Amino acid sequence: MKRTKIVDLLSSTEYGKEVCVKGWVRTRRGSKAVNFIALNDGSTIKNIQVVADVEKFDEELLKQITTGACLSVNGTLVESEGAGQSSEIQANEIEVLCTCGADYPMQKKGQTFEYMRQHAHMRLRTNTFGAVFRIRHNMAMAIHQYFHEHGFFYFHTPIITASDCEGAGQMFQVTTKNLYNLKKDEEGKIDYSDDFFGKQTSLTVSGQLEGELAAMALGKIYTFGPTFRAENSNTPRHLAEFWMIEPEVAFIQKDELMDLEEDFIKYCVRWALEHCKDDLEFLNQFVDKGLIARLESVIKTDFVRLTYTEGINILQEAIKNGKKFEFPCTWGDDLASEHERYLVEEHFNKPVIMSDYPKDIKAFYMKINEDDKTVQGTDVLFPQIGEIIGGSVREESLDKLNAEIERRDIPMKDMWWYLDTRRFGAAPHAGFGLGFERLMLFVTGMQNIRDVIPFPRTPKTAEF
RNA sequence: GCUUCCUUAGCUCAGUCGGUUAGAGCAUCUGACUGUUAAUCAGGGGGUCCAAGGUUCAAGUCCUUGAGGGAGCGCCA
Repeated sequence: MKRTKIVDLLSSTEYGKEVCVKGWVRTRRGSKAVNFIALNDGSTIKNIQVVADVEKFDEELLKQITTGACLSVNGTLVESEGAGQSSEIQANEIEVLCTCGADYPMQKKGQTFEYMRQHAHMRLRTNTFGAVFRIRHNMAMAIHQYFHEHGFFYFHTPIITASDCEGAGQMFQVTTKNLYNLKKDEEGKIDYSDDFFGKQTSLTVSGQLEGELAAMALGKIYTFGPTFRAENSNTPRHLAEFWMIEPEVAFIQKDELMDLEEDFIKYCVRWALEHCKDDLEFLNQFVDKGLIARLESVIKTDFVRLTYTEGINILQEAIKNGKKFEFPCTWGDDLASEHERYLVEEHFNKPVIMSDYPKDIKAFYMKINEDDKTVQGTDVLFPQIGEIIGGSVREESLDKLNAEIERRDIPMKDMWWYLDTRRFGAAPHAGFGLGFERLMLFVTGMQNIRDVIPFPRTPKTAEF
């Protein structure tokens, strides 16, 4: 008999129909006459209850049905006599496809996220991680759908690269060389001429620069792929391998960029509320009691738009009124997370898009304002998460870009192709980068970024 | 990278001021129970107290070093 998914059975009212379900046991409750098996197949967070009359089944078979075991059940879909569910399956045949011993690491209650992280290959079977990864899939779909609907083309930028973008971070090197016997030149520097690519290469830290090339041809593009940072960041918001979304758009200005950032995030959050109701309700109950209310409030409120200078003024006013910060904040300093948190969580209590930062704390490619002091960066700051989006209008003038590269002493010898965009038909353009897992943190209410990616890579950890 | 906290049964934890044989709930095993909802009830088994060294008559408890993990900060997405 063909298997029916549990998500479909639970919405069916074809009582009396013979069905086949396959899945993993969550719990079995026994009594003298009847056993109740909660079965889950991952198609939904909800289980289906399988009812097994004790007289119909061998005792040894029923004993094998422990938490985690894999079953195939043929039975009749019936209206439930119990209170907890409307329908259930009266079992006629039960086959144990694979038993699951008592040393199964996922038990039916009370494990910490730290414990489950060490068993990441099995944590996928829990309610929480099932919910998280169904939502992760849905967010990926929402992202593609949003950009597709709005005329963006999905553009694939390389994973292996010979440029280091904005110096965005430490990079993982890619080589086929024998690391125990490196060929070096007269100055003792490594000679890459006999390496696979004939030059030093690394895993990408951003697809933005290639994305800009594409925007200069296709108009509106986005990237969505893995990104790597070799920084020794030990926090609940950083990964060495994460997924980033980077749209890049020709012919837009700062206000339109901020509109795009806000509209895009709201679309994703709305998608989650519409498509992941059961999973969100579970997370709202067991992980973060304020989750659904927070998601609903984000799609209803207009994000605050303020400049860096206005933000500094608010912070200095707060200090004048007795607010204490660990770090100073005078004009020109980068904001520490305590400052961002004050603005987003205390002063405004809603998402903030901050723009026009001092040029020295931002990347070389950002468009310089007429004051020659600030650049058109537009970062979206979220409660709990901090910076969820980093965006900017790009400097399209070759002269200004070159001046900035020179001023910062940035090595551009492998980046001639990037500068060519400014030589041949340059267009005003803008874009942003969004860390996919940061979006996941916000949408799921999870606290640690290692729990919203299936197999996290962090310093000293590359298990599974 | 800096600061700080944690590590006791398969899991979640308690363990007082350093003092007898290290405890509980869940899981597992045995039994009871006529439909349960993380079922319930009775009973049994289960410990290298993270590792090494030290202080002490006596260390799960105090000290040193190390390993693993969490949180805060920095860097950032």
